[in-house]
Amino acid sequence: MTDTSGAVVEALPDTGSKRRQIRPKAERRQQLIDATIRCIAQHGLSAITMQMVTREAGLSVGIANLHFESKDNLLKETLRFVAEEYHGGQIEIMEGEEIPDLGERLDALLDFQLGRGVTQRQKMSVWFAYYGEAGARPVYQKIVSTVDRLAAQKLEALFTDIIREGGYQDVDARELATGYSALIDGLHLGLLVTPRELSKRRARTVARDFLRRAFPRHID
Amino acid sequence: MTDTSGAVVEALPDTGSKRRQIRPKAERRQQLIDATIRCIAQHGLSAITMQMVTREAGLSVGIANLHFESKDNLLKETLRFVAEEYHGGQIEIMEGEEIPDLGERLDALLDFQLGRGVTQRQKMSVWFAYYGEAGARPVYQKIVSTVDRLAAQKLEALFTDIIREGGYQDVDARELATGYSALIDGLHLGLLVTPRELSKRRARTVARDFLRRAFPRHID
DNA sequence: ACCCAGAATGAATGAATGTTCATTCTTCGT
DNA sequence: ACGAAGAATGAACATTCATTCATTCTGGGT
Repeated sequence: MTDTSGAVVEALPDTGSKRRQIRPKAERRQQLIDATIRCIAQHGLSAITMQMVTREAGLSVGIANLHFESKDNLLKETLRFVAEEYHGGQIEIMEGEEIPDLGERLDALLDFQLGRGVTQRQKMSVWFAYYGEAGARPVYQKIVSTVDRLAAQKLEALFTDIIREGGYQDVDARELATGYSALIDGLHLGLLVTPRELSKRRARTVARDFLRRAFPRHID
Repeated sequence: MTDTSGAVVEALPDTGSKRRQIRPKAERRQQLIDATIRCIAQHGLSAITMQMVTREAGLSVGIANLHFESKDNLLKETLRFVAEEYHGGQIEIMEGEEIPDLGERLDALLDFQLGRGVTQRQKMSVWFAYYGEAGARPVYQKIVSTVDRLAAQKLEALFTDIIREGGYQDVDARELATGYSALIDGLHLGLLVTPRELSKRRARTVARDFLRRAFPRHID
């Protein structure tokens, strides 16, 4: 506990160090948002406290109200961050010209949506924690639908391109996009709530088969 | 406020009446569970209080701890009720011999899953409120997966029958059942979080098209 | 008509939580 | 070296909530 040496302090972001550090506002905000994400994933949205979050961030209780004006606001900003990160990642892949082949682009999207490790599970927890409250809190609905609408448009555009390229008949891009998005959301739920019944591997297969049934000449 | 007449009191289940009524334990339990559902739908799981629930039920605060031993337990029992009601309804349709035609049975299932009115929206809210906490609370996971597993098996069995009857090739019942369940969950989420973007009508169309792509000779 | 088992009540209690702010401490420009 | 701007701290405060339990009330059985 004693800090006898002048050794590197605060080298690791979270380990408890004694020395008080002054950092720019933006950095502290992110630090608190990250801590909030970890806390929600571990304890749930309804059990979260400011003490919990600030301790997780390795900071004092007062700082949360310094950078965010209230707990409510911290939670709101955390949702905004997660939503933008998730949907932003998708959009980047969908409109990215780095992958010219449309079938490969679809695969990259799927990788992003169902891939990753433990981190992804944390994000999923947060995601659904807010979804659960969304029915009662219009603010959450608004934050999610804003980014959601844009991602849905991009997905529809990608599907339209694929339909044109493949000459698929009897397939409506908008409707298929709705279905695909819902399927991914549902698979995330399954991975979160019943991980025993649904492996990440199987979730990928299910999603891939959905796409293959619609775009057989682009997948597999 | 004054109860001057000896008029019918407690005729309506919820309207505020003065007179104290003694009712069997089972009835009070259900009354409290129903009130909990309405409260969660309206205020969210993290904002719920015992005062809120008991007032909604038209009872005193002490009674919740009389019939359920704690708030935690009331919430647990409420989840169990919703889960059993939802999955039980599905199972009844799936294994019901009242509808001999398998295609029609699928349609009935779809009606149950995406039909109904305001009540259904209330149940959805509750459903996802718990899902949101499930990542952090193994108890919730356990309650859901117990009933979920049975429903999944029944769905797989129904799909197996349909595949046999229709002679469909290249379709795996288990995988398709996973996909369909996830799709329905995802559509529920969409209806809850972004009702503006996804109408109930469109959700039905999307789900129906998923089934039609797999079982063209049974749907439409 | 009366009684009592136990259902129902709600004021009281203690624990927990969000927020504040007087004070302390860092850092950076001069 | 120094001073000021403002970042960080955490004890204190007011509030809110779950839970308890002494008391009241009800209805069925006798």
